[in-house]
Amino acid sequence: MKRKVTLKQIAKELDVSISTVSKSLRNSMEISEDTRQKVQAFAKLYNYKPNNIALSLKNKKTKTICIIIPEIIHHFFATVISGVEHVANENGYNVLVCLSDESFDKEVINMEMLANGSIDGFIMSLSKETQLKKDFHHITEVINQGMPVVMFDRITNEILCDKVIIDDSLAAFNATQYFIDKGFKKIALISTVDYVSVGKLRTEGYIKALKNSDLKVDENLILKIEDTENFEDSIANLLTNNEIDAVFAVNELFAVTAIKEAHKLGKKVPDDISVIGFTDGIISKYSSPSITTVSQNGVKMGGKAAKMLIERLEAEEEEEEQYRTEVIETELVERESTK
Amino acid sequence: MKRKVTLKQIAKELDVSISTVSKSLRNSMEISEDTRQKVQAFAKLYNYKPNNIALSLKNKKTKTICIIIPEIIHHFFATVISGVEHVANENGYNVLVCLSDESFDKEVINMEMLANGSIDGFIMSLSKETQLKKDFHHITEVINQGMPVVMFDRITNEILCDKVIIDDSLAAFNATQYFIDKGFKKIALISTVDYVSVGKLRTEGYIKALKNSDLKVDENLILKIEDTENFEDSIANLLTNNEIDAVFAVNELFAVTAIKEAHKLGKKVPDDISVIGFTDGIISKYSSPSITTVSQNGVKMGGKAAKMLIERLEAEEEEEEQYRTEVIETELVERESTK
DNA sequence: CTGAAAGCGCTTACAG
DNA sequence: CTGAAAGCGCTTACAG
Repeated sequence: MKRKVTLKQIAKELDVSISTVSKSLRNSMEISEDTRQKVQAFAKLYNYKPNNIALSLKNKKTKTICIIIPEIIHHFFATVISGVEHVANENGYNVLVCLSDESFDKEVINMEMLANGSIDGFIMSLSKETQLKKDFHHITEVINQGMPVVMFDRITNEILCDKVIIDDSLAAFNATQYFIDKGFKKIALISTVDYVSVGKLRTEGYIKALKNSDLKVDENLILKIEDTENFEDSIANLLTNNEIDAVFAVNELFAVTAIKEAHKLGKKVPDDISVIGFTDGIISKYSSPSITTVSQNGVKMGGKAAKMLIERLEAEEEEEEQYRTEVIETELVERESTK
Repeated sequence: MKRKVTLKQIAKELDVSISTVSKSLRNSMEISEDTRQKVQAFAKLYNYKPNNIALSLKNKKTKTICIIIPEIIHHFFATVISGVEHVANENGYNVLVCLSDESFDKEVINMEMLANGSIDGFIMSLSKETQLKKDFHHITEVINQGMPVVMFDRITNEILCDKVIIDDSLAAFNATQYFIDKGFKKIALISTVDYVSVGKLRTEGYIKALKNSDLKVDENLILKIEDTENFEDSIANLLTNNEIDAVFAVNELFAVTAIKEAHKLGKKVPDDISVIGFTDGIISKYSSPSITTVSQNGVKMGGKAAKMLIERLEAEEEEEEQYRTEVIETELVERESTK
């Protein structure tokens, strides 16, 4: 086992100073052609690579960014990571992935642990618990220390920073309008509880569309799901107890479950009930019938977030404090679950 | 904006030496109760946190491990990351995620870039291209430098290191046997090309099961898919040109596509054709009919891999060179696509 | 053209 | 009980 070779060792072997080796390897004009050649050849032979940690300490930057997400198993978040990765790599950055597991504490611990020099900046989507508590001190603190943060998807207006979002309300409005245009009157909504920012916004869009067309907003047709497990029964109830033409669900899981429950009740999708979901993931694509959905391009969101973060990192120190919010367009992908 | 406070600054403020501050914060008995109290109070007030990079340089370890995977969008790999994350976090490690995108070059670049002090060890699953080229020099090199590597899922026997796998051949054997026990004779296989290690092993298990029951191995019933796009037609052909009772697919995507194509051809699953997939992911669970599948617990595999890596990192330096290969059990999860 | 020195932020063996 | 010094691996302004 040959340990990593350092400048010091090379210097010793070649009987020159460490400075000379360092400068030679960086091709400094200060050093004679001759010495440079010699040092470079030797370094190559021993496969010298500078120690990243030493460089980080010296330069006060690590070329590493961290993305904190609630869950990696959600297809959407996986696509975001993918987008972040690619843009980061193109720019010579590495990506540290942290999972908050929807827990406030884990989010705080992760941020505090990494804010001490380990990384250059954060990209994050808030955990449910954080959104519920509305406690964002950990984020403010990091920003105050001069470390840039870019939020995406699950954001808060209480923090000033760069953000990447979709227009959740508008997307929901459009999906609902799509149903209205088809002549449906009994349009149900399956959403999350209101403290989840995107759930709330999507609910607003749905209501706005109904009102806009002078349709009655029937509270019985609005289901807000708290628990991510065992929500099948709630959905079955919704479908059983109401005459429903169409269902708009704020995520894939709710959409596919609505279809399954409808089938169990002997209702056909899309013949008896049309269904639109949210997030164009793997489920929407491969379920039978495949699901019409609001596509939310995670790769693009992640890429954009990474780009914004890196731009800020590489901007001339403390330039303007102009924070931007980028809105990624969504579109309705029509598949088999609507007609 | 208040910048991070350092030992130096605290020392200056309190008019003591840096050593005294450092020792006080580490609660060294060398320092008087009095001074310790004072320093600790001050540090707390200014929210001092030691700089991780400086510690890494000093300690020659970063408490960061890297996982290199071909693709994050595959549900299986996302679950592995999740498993790695949790075990790593419990042990105070962070996780850097790198994507090879199935490319040999990206795999090499990532490893070389990180092997210089940035991380303490690797967990990896080979890219397709690496498996095809059979060039593992980048991995050997890293191991020779004394950096531990744990391989999982897509591994190679040409590298000596810790490994976490499932018994792909046995799992495929069992799945095939399940069909045989039901009395099916015309059992098709949808696999990947042979250079993908797990595809090959699963194919072997399938063949073994057939031979074991004196069933003819019909090459026409074995489809090996190279391209991950546009394989629908190949599957449709397979189903059209042969009388098939059952299909064993080596991944979810092939399984769900087989079902879709069967339906298009007017064949019902499971009434006309039974289907078993591989990897118990989101597709298998939510497709209609839901898919009977060989479950391959990614969370467990990732957790195990992380555990092995961390144990090696924390073992008394160069202990025994005893490499272990852990086999994670699989099971057949019965759902609606078989009868 | 080459090298000694200082410094990034920390720890720790050693002196006093 | 406190502090100066050396060191982790590197870079760079400065001297010679």
